Amino acid sequence: MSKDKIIRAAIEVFSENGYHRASMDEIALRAQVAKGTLYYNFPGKSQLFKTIVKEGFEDIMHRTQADLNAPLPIKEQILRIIRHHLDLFLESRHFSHIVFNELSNGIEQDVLDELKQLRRDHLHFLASILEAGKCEENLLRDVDSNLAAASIIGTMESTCNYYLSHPEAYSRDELEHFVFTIITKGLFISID
Amino acid sequence: MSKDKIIRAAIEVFSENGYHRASMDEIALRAQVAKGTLYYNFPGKSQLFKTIVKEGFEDIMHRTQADLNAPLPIKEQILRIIRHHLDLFLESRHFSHIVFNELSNGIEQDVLDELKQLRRDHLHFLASILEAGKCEENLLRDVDSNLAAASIIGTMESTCNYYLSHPEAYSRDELEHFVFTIITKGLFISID
DNA sequence: AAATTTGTACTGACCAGTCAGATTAGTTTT
DNA sequence: AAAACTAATCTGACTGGTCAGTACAAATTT
Repeated sequence: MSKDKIIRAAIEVFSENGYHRASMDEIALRAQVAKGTLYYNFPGKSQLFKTIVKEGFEDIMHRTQADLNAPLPIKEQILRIIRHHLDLFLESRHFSHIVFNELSNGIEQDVLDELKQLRRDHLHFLASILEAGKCEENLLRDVDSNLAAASIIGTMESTCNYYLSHPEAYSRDELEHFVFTIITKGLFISID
Repeated sequence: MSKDKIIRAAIEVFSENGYHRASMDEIALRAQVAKGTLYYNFPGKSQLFKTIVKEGFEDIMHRTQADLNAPLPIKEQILRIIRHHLDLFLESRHFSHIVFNELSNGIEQDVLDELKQLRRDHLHFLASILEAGKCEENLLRDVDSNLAAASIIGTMESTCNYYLSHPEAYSRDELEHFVFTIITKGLFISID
């Protein structure tokens, strides 16, 4: 079965080039498979892309979920969410940029809608963890959990980009610590 | 001079389509100008794109700077930074997505480098405001200002996207208030 | 008269998607 | 066990379309 080879190659090529610049020829070449095989296994470029994004989201959600099964204080839960997501962002920067950001124009509307839904699902996954924590402990500020989740994702993405273009400036642990601090405690010193 | 017409049209077309899907023919059409005029005024597509991104950054930086000239408490400064940037993100979502995110592959390396530099400059602009605030008031946590600036940008982008796809859920003021709260105070209730 | 703009037509490159035929693997017949 | 058959899988040359960039003679603007 060539499907796996194709997916592996497609992840590479989409990650390196983004959706539009990734060509089916390049993916076929990289997968050591004829172009026709791509179209035998997937109806088209955008469906192939969707498959990959879907797997990306499922992977990060499963990895995170698996680590949160035991009952943990919300503080520790947030730390682990950050840790797992930083893993993804740092290990495969381009891939995760695509997964989280690239809802590229020029994809058929129905596939685009599915991609948007996947993003929403992931956001709600994080939001529901926060929401649960809000009920069980009196530690979380009463803000909208979806916005809070969006803000966590945005912070991670943006700081990872900076981190990756200044590799000498910080360690991975410092980055993790920074993200945790800024997300949980904010910029201001607590003594108001 | 057709330059202005071209730039206005190019902003529209790039914003609607992103870099790759924006075509020079479409830009010419929209600017009511012959294609040749595009190439008379700009050496090529990527230089035109660069010009626009540059103006976008300059615009937001000038608008923000102008509003911070009077000496203001850092709290107010951060609020205004957020306000101006939300203006940009909300008024021209796609344009700002391009300006802040699209460092598209498939642009000549030298132009790409210039774009990256523009992003860095903008980040340092925000970071230096935070840095100055850190010295003058004892209100800001001692974290790296560049990471802090990156985190502000990331939070704004991510929450704006969510906001824009759920237009009924919040008002613009609520969004602004949320971003300010999350950035300055974080998720946790201050009483540790 | 110099700079700018127009319009049209053209080139060369790239690329998503197609398709008729080749190959492989699995099954049935002899 | 070999031969014949079948369906799934794979191949790669080819098609049609798009688009950046060019050419240039004529018109318009400054």
